[in-house]
Amino acid sequence: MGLAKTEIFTDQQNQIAIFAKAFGHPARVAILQQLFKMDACYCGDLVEDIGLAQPTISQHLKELKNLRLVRARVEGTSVCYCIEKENWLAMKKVMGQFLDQDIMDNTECC
Amino acid sequence: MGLAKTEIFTDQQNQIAIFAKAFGHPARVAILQQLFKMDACYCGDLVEDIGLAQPTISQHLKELKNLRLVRARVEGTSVCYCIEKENWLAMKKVMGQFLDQDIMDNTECC
DNA sequence: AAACTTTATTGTAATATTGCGATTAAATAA
DNA sequence: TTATTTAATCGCAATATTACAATAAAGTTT
Repeated sequence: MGLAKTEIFTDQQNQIAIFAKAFGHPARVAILQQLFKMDACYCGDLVEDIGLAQPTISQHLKELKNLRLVRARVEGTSVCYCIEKENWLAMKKVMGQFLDQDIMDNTECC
Repeated sequence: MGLAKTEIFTDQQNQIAIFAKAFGHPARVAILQQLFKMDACYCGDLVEDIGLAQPTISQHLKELKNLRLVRARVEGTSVCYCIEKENWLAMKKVMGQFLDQDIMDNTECC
């Protein structure tokens, strides 16, 4: 149905999936990398750097903003975007619990 | 178009997005957690534990298998699934380079 | 005010994803 | 051989995602 049955999963599992989904498109990966790399993080710069249309970049930025991975500051007619670092760290904690399962694990099944 | 323009991104960016997309559904998160936790990793057990229909679980397993995060071993009429640990580690390296950008970063933009 | 700049929003087309019933495939048991 | 068991595949319906042209919104410049 195109609709995930989130109600049968734990909050943690849904959290992980929500963050992972945000990174599941190369444009959003590129935006975040650019925001980490540069301090010239105007929307227009991102449009130029990445090479997708302005509405497309705006849409991707909106998703990242909704997840609070990114913050926007209006500056005249421009908008300056940057990483919201506290939430980036919180996200890393959640993802780390998932990705580092192997450290806890010592079973040998197949 | 529902189709990502992968050709304008780097291989690394696309790799990150491909792995992240695999974790972008709570069922796949749950499957991987279960495989780490248990050694009873038969497909039927996963169907019971997770509570989605058998074809749905099979489909999610297929995606994880295609990414080589999971391996299948046929055992009679059953199929035993488990984490493919070398590739899990390789995935972690790729994702780590992305998630740990903040460590390298010291800009203060907004 | 009028023109301009920059970004967000709207609307839409194309494609992808999710979920599952029905069926098939393949091995085992009777 | 004929059930039976287990999992994969097919086909479909519902929903989500991606991309962008057109437009709106909001500030700036002239």
